[in-house]
Amino acid sequence: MELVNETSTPIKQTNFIQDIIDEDMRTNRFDRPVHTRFPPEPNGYLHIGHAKAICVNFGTAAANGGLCNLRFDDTNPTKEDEEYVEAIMEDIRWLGFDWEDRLYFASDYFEQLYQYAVELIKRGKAYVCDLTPEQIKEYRGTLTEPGRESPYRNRSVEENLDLFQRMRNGEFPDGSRVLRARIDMASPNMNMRDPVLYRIMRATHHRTGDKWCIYPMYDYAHPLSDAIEGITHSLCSLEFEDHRPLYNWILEALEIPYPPKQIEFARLNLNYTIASKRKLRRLIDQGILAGWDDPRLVTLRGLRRRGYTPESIVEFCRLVGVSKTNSVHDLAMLEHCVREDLNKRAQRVMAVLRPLKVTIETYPEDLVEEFEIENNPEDPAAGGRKVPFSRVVYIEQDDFMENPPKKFHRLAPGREIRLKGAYYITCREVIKDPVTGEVTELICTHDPASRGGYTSDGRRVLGTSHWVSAAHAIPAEVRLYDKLFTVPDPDRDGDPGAYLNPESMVVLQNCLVEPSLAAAAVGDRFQFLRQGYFCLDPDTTKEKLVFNRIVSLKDTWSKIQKSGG
RNA sequence: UGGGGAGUAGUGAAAUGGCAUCACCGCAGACUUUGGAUCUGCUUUUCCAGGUUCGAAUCCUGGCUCCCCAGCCA
Repeated sequence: MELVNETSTPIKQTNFIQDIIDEDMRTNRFDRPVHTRFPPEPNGYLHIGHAKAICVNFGTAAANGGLCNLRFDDTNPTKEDEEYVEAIMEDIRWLGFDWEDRLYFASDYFEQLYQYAVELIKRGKAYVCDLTPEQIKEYRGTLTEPGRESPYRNRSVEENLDLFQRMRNGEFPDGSRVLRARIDMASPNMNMRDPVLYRIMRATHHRTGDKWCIYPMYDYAHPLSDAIEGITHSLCSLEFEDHRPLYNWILEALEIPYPPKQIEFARLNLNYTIASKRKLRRLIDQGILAGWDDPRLVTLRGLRRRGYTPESIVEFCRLVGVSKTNSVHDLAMLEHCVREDLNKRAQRVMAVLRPLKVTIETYPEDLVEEFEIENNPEDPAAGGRKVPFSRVVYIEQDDFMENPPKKFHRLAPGREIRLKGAYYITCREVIKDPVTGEVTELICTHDPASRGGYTSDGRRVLGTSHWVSAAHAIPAEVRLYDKLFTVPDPDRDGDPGAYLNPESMVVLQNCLVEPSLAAAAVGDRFQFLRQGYFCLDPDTTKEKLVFNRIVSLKDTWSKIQKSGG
């Protein structure tokens, strides 16, 4: 019998889009099942905001037994590139979505789109306009004043047909003429003031090469691309709300049967981040960011390299919901999602980020014991592993305090704590650098009766520390990532560079990790006990492991410290 | 000041005339061989003013605030 994977079972979410779909299905608005599309322009890398759009489009289709296409909206060759096509497909697959054989390009429809435009002209609904870009702008009017009609608005069908054909033939220079819809220059909706449908632009298209010198505009190509693919619900973001009358006008003017319906929802915004490609590119160019896959970025590539699981991102998108409210979500919610996911799945290991030497003087010099430690207390099936222990170990510098405050639960002079899975140790002597006064080593004793980390006398210890055996530990570099910006709205005055967090990446070179990590592969994720979740970075070499901190564990102690406790 | 949208807890999301609910965040406690996880509890919400109604987040009227639109970008 086949197991049903709950997470892969589409669950119908109640949101306003689903309500509309339910109503459309009830009234037989369409002659076909629900069909959506995700329509990226191949002009950049996908980010967390796109992930929401992907989840909404693929998710809505799946929840209704329908299909979702991947369509590249490539109608502007000056801004688009094949490089992004591949990258975008890779990112969508990584998120876990599958468009099967339904990969489309708006550019595949250029000929059909052209023929539709000819039809529009024949119906008197489009005309060739010779106004310059500046004049078009002038004639368009303003938000409060109506526009004026172009002097070319009433050309004959024959003349328009001839001119449009010659635009296609390349008889006119770039920008000299456009094809415009003949709608209403006095419309209060600027989009309806005879919008441009086609422009002359000699640019090599990444797919059609130099075949065309006229290219359709988004407002014209999109509704028709939807219609050609049989899309029922064309889901897009809020700023296209006042384009909807134009979307519908195009479909009506061409009498498209069962026309697709555009529905707008709020895009995903995250605090402490920026989405502006231009501003991010500047930070990359300045060398502040390592590239589009910098682990501090919320690009899908950045999140992937950081170590985020695709499942946690999809879950995040599910949790934020779908509505029409302009909103900014908490980064903490995203972090919650990846913690929740990794808590269930990530193997636990011990890693000491800032090592402090501990010599256990009562422990035999040449003895090495191996302790079996559980891999994941959340998942007994994950089993355990052997971790070697010896006379000299390293613990975290933060796990020792010479003069501990009341609530400090770890090692201090004279105190006994547990080394996870090994022994209780008691601090007998503190060795300091005679010059700096810095604590360089602790001399401890151990209780042989506490083997494995507990005693039969029921005695309690204050706390448990993680450790690595000096003789067995592997050196590693650990990159501690944090928020890229120090304020929730880094673009508040247009220059996010002014709010960079100087601690967004702290590189620790002298970390020591337990020997089992020698077998780790790039991309593997672990919980470093008591510290957080970490992912092996591609910068790893034979000589050196490099880990990225995905997210810290929730840390009650640091809160106590901050609050002055 | 034209048009299109949106206002529910700190952040988001439900409630479709009938007890304002959920998640995250925050706070407190229990438990803990991770100061993790888990469990328990708590604080904080319907933009405003009228009206309809036995009853309004929801319907009506008026106002306020915020977002988007004047690319041959998408």
